[in-house]
Amino acid sequence: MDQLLDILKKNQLSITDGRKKILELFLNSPGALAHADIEKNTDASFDRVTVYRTLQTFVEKGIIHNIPTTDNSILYALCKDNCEAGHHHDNHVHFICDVCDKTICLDNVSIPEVKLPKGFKQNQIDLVISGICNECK
Amino acid sequence: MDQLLDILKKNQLSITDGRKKILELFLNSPGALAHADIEKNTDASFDRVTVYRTLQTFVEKGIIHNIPTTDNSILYALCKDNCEAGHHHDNHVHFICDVCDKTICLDNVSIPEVKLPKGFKQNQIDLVISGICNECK
DNA sequence: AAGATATTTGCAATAATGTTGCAAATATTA
DNA sequence: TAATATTTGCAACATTATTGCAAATATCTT
Repeated sequence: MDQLLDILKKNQLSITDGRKKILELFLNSPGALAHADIEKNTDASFDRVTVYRTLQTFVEKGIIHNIPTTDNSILYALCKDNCEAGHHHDNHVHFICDVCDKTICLDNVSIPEVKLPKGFKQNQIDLVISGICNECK
Repeated sequence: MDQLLDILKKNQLSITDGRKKILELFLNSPGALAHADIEKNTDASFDRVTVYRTLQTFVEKGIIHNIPTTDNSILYALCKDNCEAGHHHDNHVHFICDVCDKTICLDNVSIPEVKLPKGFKQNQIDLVISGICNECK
């Protein structure tokens, strides 16, 4: 609970019920969350628009980051430590389980360096692996 | 043109104008295409629904695969050679240019192996890098 | 080559998802 | 506690995706 307020204060965000509740969800979730998950887990006690705006704010502040997906959904997950506002540098692998459909941040697995052909300049890198997670097998 | 019909026949698909046109787009494109790109490049001569269904069919047959993105778009790209129906194993890096917004398959850049924590089993792997491409810089 | 059969397409309706402006409600500041 | 700034929820709208069904088109059979 302390951690919650800490994060919000550090990022100069007003403390509101919505932000507290949504951030709490992320802190308690082992994997990534979609907009729909959040609406479900808050019993629709917040307006859709509020959820959208909260997520957007969190991304801008570097509290959460979004994860690439192959369908048209957007997944968000908590940033570990060193993301500053506007500057994400998550460097870990994301894992999507084909069975339970959860997305997990493998914080300990870092993305290897890749040599690009000349002329290409790298900015962001995302590595997504799908398969079977440690709980489903 | 031959190649076109070949691909469709090999996959036991009826030869229709829509499928020919859309497949042709992929064959002539250096990178990936979004649904919107396809509608634009066909002058809306096909119904949105037809485009959706054609893309879906192509994915199912292993003719194209989709590429993970961090926004809520779906990108499709041609599978090289060895994708069978229902079994994609593209192993190359995808590059999205922040300037021209094009997605390019870097067929020559392969994805390095990644060691997953125990209990995790890898199926598909996707590496997406964004930055500036060789034409924009 | 022409009819019979199977597949695909386009339309219409519907659902799901995301965005914007603005007034009311809530949080922060002094 | 009042003044100010921020956030929320509503309503309306925009975009994107899905489904059923009849008409159109492709394939198969003879």
